[in-house]
This record gives sequence, structure tokens and C-alpha cells, in this order.
Amino acid sequence: MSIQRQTLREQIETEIMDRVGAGEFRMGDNINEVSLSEELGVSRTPLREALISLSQQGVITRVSGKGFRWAPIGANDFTEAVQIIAALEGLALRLTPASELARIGRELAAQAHEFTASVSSAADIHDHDDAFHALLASGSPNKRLAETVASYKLALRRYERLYVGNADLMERAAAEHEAIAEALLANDLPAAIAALEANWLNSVPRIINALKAKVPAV
Amino acid sequence: MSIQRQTLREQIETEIMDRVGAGEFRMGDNINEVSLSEELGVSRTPLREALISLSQQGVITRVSGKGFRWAPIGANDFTEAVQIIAALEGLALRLTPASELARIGRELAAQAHEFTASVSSAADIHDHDDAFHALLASGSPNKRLAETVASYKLALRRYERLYVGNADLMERAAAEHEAIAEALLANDLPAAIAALEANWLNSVPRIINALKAKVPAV
DNA sequence: ATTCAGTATACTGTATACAGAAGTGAAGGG
DNA sequence: CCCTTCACTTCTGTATACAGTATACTGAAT
Repeated sequence: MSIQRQTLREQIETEIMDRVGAGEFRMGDNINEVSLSEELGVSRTPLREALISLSQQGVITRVSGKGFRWAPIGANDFTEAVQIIAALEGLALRLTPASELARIGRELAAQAHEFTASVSSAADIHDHDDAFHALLASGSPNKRLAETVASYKLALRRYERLYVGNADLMERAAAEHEAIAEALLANDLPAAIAALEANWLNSVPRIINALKAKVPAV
Repeated sequence: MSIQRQTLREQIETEIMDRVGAGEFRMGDNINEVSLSEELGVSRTPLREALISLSQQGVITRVSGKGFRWAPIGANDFTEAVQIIAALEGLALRLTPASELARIGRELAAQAHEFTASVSSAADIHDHDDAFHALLASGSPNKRLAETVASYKLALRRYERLYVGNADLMERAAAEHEAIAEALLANDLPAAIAALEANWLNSVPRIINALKAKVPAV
């Protein structure tokens, strides 16, 4: 194994995204570069570079002259992102060779079953969901697409946090996951894509309701 | 009218993208920050920030420890990007309210007609194509989608340069544009999306052939 | 009491300086 | 003659310093 050198900027990026995923920052607040850099123990230069990089992913907003701020969380933003990622994952399935689809369906089903069997922590839930979607897109030869999807998925973390703890919502999502796997197992690509899009679009009202409950006046 | 303040980084970004679109840099070469910053008359800091920003768009690659380089141009990269943007523009059409589709079709047809009437310079051709695609996505309420599509479109500029000067290729593309407009005018959304995807996917072999002709061993 | 001007402060945007890694080439050993 | 090694150069990655803008505050005038 070769030691992988990592630049400060990259470390900062992952650190920030981890914290965002953990809900550590209040979305909508603006970012004080000095205090954040001190908190992370780095200088402003790599921090700014990391923020610029992340601002392309939609988690951070930049206002000219006023610096960066945590992108406000909102129903609109979530809906737009979901529409895009649903289309992209559908594309990934369409690009997957037919011979691969059944195998992926099989693995997805196994994974979904394994998950429902063992109740898990919040982190486990996220990891499982990420694995599910990564597996879903794994058959597509379009690497750039995979990267884009992963990036969107990461940006949606801050919304998915709202799921955690709500058994009902999670149960429905799990059922939808199984529906996708079954459609793939049956080699019914259109049905799988439809189920996939339904899974994403169903999540919109669920999350929005959770948002309204937690954050008044979104 | 309010004076629009623009930060150096933003100016650098557009400047670089313009030059990339003009084919000023050899793709695959690595970027010397010092010489480029001197050439642009700025310091390395805003230049680096611009490069980081652009590297998210696929025009610039970053190798840890070795700095930035112009993303190598290649058939694979182009194909992958086209698949994605085709899906996203199709999504934009699907999200457009039905009432808007006919209007957009009308405007597209008008624009296409106006274009074929007046033969134009290379820059005009790019502008027209951009306007066409911007108009195509203008009916979708998903602003983030519009931004993403625009960003991809910009990244594909360096490939589209290969079109310029080839009357045959351009003629075929123009015909496809008109087919899209007609389908929209007829309120036939699926046909429009199919024509749109065909337009994009047809461009792949065209561009790849042009690539092979100009750049040996891609 | 309110509003506006003026000033002070805090923070971003940019430039410069420094440190360390990657590349380069010549000298020496096999 | 080829390969290795070591010094040297070049360039990136990071830190710090400087400049300019936005914001908050104070005080005076209406």
C-alpha cells in the first residue's frame, strides 16, 4: 500500500462536508473565514480554496464582496436537486449494459435485506443509503456521471439528516428500494427507472414536511 | 442601473474560459501558475481560486502535488459529457409547463431560421448555439438545472470548436435543431426529447472523427 | 425620537513571502 | 555504456501581510 499524500485543501473539504452532514453548521449563516480557519488550525488560503471547491457543489453560496455563507436549506433547493439526481441515476441505469442489470438487482436486494434485518445508527443509515445508490450507478461505464451523482448525493446529506429517527419514513424508503431491486431482477428497466424516480420524488414531500416541523418558516 | 462589481477571480474565470473556447491552450499540458498569472496581470492567489473553480467543470484537472493541467481532450470524455447534458436538457423539457412548450418551439424555430439566413463567423455560431440551448431550457423552473446545463455547455466549447468551418456538419446540426423546434410546435414532447437526444448523440461520432483528423492518436 | 453623516471596526479580496516537494541534469560507480 | 545518486532548480502548497469594502456604531441635527 502506498501512502496517499493529501493536500490540506482536500482534508479541509472532507472535514467540512463531514461536519455539514452532521448538521454542525446553521445553514443560511455566513462563514467567518478567520474563525473557521482558526478552528480547523489552518490558514485562510487553503480554507478559501476548499470553500470555493465546495461552493460548486451547492452546499456553500458566495456573495461577491460578502464572502461565503452556508447555502440556506429550503424546499425549492431540495426539489431542484432531487429532480436532477433522479434523472442522472436514471441515465446511469439506461447506460448500464443489459447483462449487468440482473446482477446489480441481485446485489441491491441482498443489501436491502441485510439492512432491514439489522437496525442501525444514523451513520449506518447514511452509509447504507450511499452504498445503495453507488451500487445502483456502478454498472454505468460513464465515470463522470458517477462522480456527479456522488457529488449531488453528498450535497443532499444535509436534508437526509431529517429522515433519521423517523421509522415510518425510513420504512417506506426501504420498501421503495426493494421495489427498484425487484424491477431490475425482473429485467424490467423502465419499471426500475420509474421506481427510482418515484423513490426520489416521494422523498420531496417527506423531507419538506420534516423541514417545516423542525425549521419554522422555510 | 447598478454598477456590477466583479471580483478578480470571476474575471479570470471568464477570461480563461474564453481563451479555452478559442483554443488558445493545448489540452493535456500542465499549467504554470506563475507564468499564467503574469500573463493575466494578476497574482497567483485569485488565479488559483479561479482554476479550482474551473476544475469542478471538467476543463481543468488537478493532480495532487503537481498542480493543475488542462484536461486532456478525448473521445471518452466528450461522450460522457454529452450523455449527461443530453439527459439534463431532456429533463429541462420535461419540467417545462406544457403551456410554455409551444411558445419555446416558436421562438426556437424563429431563431433557427434567422440563423440559417445569415452565414456567420465562428463566434456567431457559438453564440447562436448557446442561445438555442439556453432558450430550450428556459421554460424549466429549475434554476439549478439551468446553471448545470450552462456549465456543461461551456465545458463542451473546446470540442465544438472542431465543428467550425465544416459546412456539412453544421448543416446537419441545423436541420436537427429545426426538428426539435418542430416537435415542440406540434406539442409532441416525447418526439422533441428524442430529437434532442439524437442531436447530441449524433454529434459524438462527428466530433470524434474531427478529433482523429486534427489530433492524431486521441 | 428619528434620521443621517461620519468614523471606527471587522472581514473579505488580493498580493507577497516562505517551505517543501517534484523535476532536472551532471557526476560517479557498476 | 547504463544506472544511480546527489545537488540544484523550478514550481506548487501554505502562511502571512496588505488593501479596500461593507457593516456597525456614535453623535449631532432636525
